[in-house]
Amino acid sequence: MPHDHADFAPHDHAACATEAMAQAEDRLGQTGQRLTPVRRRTLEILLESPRALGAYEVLERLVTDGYANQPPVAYRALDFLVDQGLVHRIRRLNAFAACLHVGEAHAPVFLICRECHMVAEAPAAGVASALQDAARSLHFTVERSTIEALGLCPACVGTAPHGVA
Amino acid sequence: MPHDHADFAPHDHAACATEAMAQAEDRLGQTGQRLTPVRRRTLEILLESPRALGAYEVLERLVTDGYANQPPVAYRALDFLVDQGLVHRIRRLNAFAACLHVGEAHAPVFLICRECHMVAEAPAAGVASALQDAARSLHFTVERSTIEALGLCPACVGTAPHGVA
DNA sequence: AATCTATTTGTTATATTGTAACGTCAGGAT
DNA sequence: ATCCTGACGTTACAATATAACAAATAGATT
Repeated sequence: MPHDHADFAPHDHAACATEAMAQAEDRLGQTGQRLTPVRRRTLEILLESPRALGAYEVLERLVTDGYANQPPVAYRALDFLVDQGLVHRIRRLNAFAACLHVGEAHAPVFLICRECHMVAEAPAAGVASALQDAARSLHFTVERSTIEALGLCPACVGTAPHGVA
Repeated sequence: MPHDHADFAPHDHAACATEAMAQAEDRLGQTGQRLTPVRRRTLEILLESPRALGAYEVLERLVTDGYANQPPVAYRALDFLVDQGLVHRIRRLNAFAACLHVGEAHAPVFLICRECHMVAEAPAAGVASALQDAARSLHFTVERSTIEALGLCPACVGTAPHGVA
């Protein structure tokens, strides 16, 4: 099963998830943060998923692993992972996706297909620096940014009607 | 009362609101869309506000004008105005702000101060084009984008502790 | 090992944000 | 006059997110 956060071309999902998990452990080890079982499982769930998942979707899956069916279970793990830069929150979808570029410069751009709902995490150096420039001209200090584009992925651009949802 | 969508420097609020309203009418006249009383009032409310407002905050104000206290009243007007490009939705805040640059090329950048919660609508040509470039390299067609930065505005950058909320 | 402390988790309850669905009404076209 | 469309009123509910506090646990300290 391919997944699609990195770009719209399928790639080796298992390898990529394994590597992301290893990077996560690395990163947490350095800062002294703990990758507890719920947190680890939450990250796995996101890595396994072909699409971004809502908090309640993550929760459903955690429940099948024996965790309580209570929103804070999912939200706490997700918030932690987001804080650590291991997971991204995709606001347009009220959803979360594992970060596939842990450690790289972080102001990722998300490309969201309105037809098939795939999400790609695109390289964004240029966008981030343009944003910095725009902010600097107003003397604004950027700490975090959310950059999301809604549109059509290569697969859907031919088949979809136009107009935006 | 200054407001702050345009940038962090205060400016003539009333004049700016009046002009924005005139632009809105223009624009709607051209496309045959109707600026009904609720819609007009909703836009006014946002133009009058010094900060972005949540849908339920807009609703509260509409209620004092005699409208029913029902979410769809606000959401319908807001969704309409967003579709017309007269209002922007700020996802990080689950809030809405009147557009102050109606008609200009539209992929506005929002700078959100985490201390004082002011929101500035910044010029964004560079950011938008960088985003287009990034998307094009993945053969993705951008239809709409959300570009938001969280950080500190000039007034708060000196006084605020660091760390992100 | 026992204790202390800070972090994490379990749990209950509730707040906030957003929609579906359906009937009614007003305005313009035929 | 009738029909049609888009807007509005209204009820109900769905989906998303957080507050608050008690219990447990890990790691540090003695």
